[in-house]
Amino acid sequence: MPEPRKRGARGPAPTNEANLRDVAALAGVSPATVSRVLTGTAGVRDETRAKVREAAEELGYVANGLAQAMLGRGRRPLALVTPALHDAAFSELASGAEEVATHNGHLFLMAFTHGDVAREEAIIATLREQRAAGVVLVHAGAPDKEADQRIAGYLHSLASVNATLVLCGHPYLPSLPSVATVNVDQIGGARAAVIHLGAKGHRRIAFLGLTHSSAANQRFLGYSLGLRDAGLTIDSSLVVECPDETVEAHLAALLLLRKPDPPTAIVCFSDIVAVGVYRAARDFHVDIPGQLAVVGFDDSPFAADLTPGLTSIHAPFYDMGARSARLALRLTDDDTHVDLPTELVARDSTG
Amino acid sequence: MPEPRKRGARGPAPTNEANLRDVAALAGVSPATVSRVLTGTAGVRDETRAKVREAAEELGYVANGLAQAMLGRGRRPLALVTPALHDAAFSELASGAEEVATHNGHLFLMAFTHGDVAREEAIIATLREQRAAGVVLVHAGAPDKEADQRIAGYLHSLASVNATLVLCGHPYLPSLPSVATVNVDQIGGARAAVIHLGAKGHRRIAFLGLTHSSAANQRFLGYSLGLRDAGLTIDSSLVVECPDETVEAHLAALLLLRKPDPPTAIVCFSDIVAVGVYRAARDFHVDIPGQLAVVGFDDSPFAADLTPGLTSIHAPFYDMGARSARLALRLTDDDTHVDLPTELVARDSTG
DNA sequence: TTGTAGGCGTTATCAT
DNA sequence: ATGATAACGCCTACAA
Repeated sequence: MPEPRKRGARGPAPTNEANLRDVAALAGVSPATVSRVLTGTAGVRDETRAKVREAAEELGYVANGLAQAMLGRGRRPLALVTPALHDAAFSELASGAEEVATHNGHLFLMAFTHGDVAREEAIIATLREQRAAGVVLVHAGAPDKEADQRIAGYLHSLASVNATLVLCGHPYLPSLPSVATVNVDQIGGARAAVIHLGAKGHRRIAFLGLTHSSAANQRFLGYSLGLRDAGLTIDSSLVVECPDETVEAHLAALLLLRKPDPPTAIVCFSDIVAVGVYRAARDFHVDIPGQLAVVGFDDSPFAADLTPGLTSIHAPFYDMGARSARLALRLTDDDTHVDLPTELVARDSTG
Repeated sequence: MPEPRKRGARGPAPTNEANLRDVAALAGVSPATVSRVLTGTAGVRDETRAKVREAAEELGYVANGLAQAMLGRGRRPLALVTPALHDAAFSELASGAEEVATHNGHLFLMAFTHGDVAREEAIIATLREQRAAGVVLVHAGAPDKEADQRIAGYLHSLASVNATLVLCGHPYLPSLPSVATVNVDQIGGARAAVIHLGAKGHRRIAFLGLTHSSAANQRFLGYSLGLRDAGLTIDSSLVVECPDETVEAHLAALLLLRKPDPPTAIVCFSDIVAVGVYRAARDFHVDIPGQLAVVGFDDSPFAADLTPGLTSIHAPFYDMGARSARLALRLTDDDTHVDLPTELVARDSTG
């Protein structure tokens, strides 16, 4: 008579890895005791403890973190969602976030949107399913109604699985006061750049780079305010938009320098853009800073080593990442709307 | 008569999030049916399907990815373990790995060792518990017996939970033929650098930078081979070790240039080191390339924009990350020992 | 100090 | 086409 098919042959196939029960069987104790030994809960007799340890060792037992996570035990991961990593600033930001996550026993997830909204949404959905503890979103899109609504959607959907959303590099969002924001004072930085140039006597100060992303909006606003401070007005012919890439910035800068009445100074969206300006200046044998002053943004590691050294706005990106992570993981009660200071680092490109 | 305490009041507190049963209850069907609708398995009547969808929507139901993962369903994450992110090369590598992971529906985990062995071990242990699908390890330590044993240990422990280990930036490991390795031809790159310099008539060619990491070993070996190719021999006074940081490289380069019989060319471990050499040359008013030729490694984005443009060894780091990820996720049957080509990019720093 | 017995949320099998 | 149910690996309230 064939043995009747084991009654409980349903559900998923069992894995081949050793589990708690296997360890218990080998040690001759109950699974509960093994659990107690491994988690360090309650009192277990030393002798028993040793037996269990030995059995676990022998079987090469590894606790299944997924099962633990499902029980609410185990730490949920922190996720950083960012356009890309093509910039030293993002790397530092990521480093800061990773440090906080790892140091507190969380896994660190990373995902790139490449500026694609659909991708961003897909990522958030996945993170929701995976029950991330928190999401740090470096949102780079244009800050319009639509974007605000999208963010509101993220906030809701993440909240529904008890995950925190932190907006990084984004200014305080009046329409969404409950979203934590961590930013650096990009407005103040760009403003300081213009004031710095104004003090050197420049009156035709251009702005080159992105103008329609969240960061760009702030930097452009700072530029405008700085002009006002310096007693100047915006000349729209001196505001040129280009992507945040050296090659494109180079082309745009050529146009700017070829104008009949070219600027004597350029405030760049980023150091990457500033490098494009350097290239254009070299093409036309325009002397920096003699005929053209240049200010970058981000104070990349290489800024000091360009010729001439690039004046740039330094911002604490590592800190920004770290503080975002702390907020996302609810490790802090600090203000949920952080604005870190930026600082102008004057070098030779502004004389 | 007080209702008897619910029998099954044990275990963890129930969560407040809607689960499959809630959806089933609201839709008036069984949990199994809900599962079928959501996973798209088997046939479900359109009417029922609609009811379920509606109920799920209304409750804001989000599948619990952890529970799915526990059943062997759902995709396990890919992890990149790397010393840090302080270098454009690592960022590219990470981008490549992330792209492959995300594109194939895997989460992308990242963790930094900061060159600390204990941390590396802790990270691997965690990844094991979390049942990562694969681990791409950028191992930066010295390649000695001890390191090989550590890696063997990782391989075993990861294999025990069915996870793949891929060594990235590491040459083929004869003692561990079963570990997949993805590398760029660092030896050939450094060798080409020396040959390039030799062809320009240089005979006193120094090496500056790390010499005891995995990458350094290869680059130094390439340097040695290149000298031989050029009919030269190693002068140990021209081999100076320093960390992979511009500040330290600057100091080390000063020593090198102050020698009574200084080198006429320096092969640097990295572009970061090369920048240190530039600084030292400026300090001493040594002309590059007139009095000193310099070659970097990695071909960082800024290399072309230094003055003079820095000759450097270009390596396909994005590709390296992507291929590592593919191997780690077992998406490919390609050779498990990949060696990608490098290329010398000649600029003004070598005349 | 240790064992017993659910139950976390999901999916697969069997039965209807 | 749908429902009932066991099972994944773990943890903990309760009983002994």
